[in-house]
Amino acid sequence: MKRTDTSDWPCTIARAADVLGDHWNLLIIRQACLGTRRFDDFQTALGISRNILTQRLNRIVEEGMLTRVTYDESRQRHEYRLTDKGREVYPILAAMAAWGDRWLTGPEGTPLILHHTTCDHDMHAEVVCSECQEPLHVRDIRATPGPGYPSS
Amino acid sequence: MKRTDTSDWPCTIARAADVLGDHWNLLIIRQACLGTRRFDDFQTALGISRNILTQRLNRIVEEGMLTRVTYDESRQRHEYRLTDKGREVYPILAAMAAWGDRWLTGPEGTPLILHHTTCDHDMHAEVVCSECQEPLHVRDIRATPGPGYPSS
DNA sequence: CTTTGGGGTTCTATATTGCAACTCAAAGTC
DNA sequence: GACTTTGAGTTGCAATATAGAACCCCAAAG
Repeated sequence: MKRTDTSDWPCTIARAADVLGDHWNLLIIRQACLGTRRFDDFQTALGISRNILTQRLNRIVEEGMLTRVTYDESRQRHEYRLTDKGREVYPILAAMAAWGDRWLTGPEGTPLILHHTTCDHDMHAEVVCSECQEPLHVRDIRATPGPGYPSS
Repeated sequence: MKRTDTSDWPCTIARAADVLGDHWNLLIIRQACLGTRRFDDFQTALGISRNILTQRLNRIVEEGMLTRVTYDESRQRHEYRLTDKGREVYPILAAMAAWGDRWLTGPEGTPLILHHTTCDHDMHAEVVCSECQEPLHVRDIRATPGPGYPSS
């Protein structure tokens, strides 16, 4: 059966999950953030099969997170570049990496160290409140219907 | 074909994506964050079919993000409660919600407003550097192999 | 003694994956 | 000029996953 489409639910998490709730999509965007741009490079880096990669790239391009840029007119070669929308997925990935480091790594430690060039420190991502800058916890949040909540 | 298992890749994003890169898992955890605890409540809130819900709950319990707590000995009734590991997924969801609000909502605006009770403001999540507290951008990050990177 | 609620399992028909092998065109190589 | 590479996909299956219903078990309530 077709996987349920949650892209129009009155919940931004559900909508985001519709695109990002697919491990290949996440990994393709991660890879793009690391600088990968070509079909074959994605394929070898991720070990994904080519037909699935084609599907996913098309979906991600459709969603406007990557753009196809032709770099060789005559042979119709193109590369995939992150758009702003795609680039802004990075914080989510960074938050996932921080969570993964905390809960999914053994005693051997992180496989990847992230270095923030602007402040020149090794770091991890932290998710904070936009207003008071304090780290977020579930119990401090109340969700209420906003303007975009369906009236029906 | 079986979906590729990325839980042992030398990349925390891939590992996290293995569990979180599934829209049902994400939505179940979101729902748990909103206070849902029982099978039927998850089922009606999400409209997920019961067999899939069973599978997913088992997986999430196995992963240690929810625990099964018996609340009625005699009838073997139990509820699903978030563990710390599960609770800490919330920041990721909040980051996804912030991204979704920015890129996936039309002119009607957010369906859900988040209110931070500790500072009493409506807010959205922001992902910042743990060291300098500045918002994160892909281009400011360098990733280098850490202690847990396989030597081979 | 039938109903209701909670929490699942089983059955079945589609969909989605993944792998491998094939295509097609230009470019390099002998 | 024939042969191999490279890039970027398609196509054809077989193995799984998904969704939706229908079904099951058990205890308490009416």
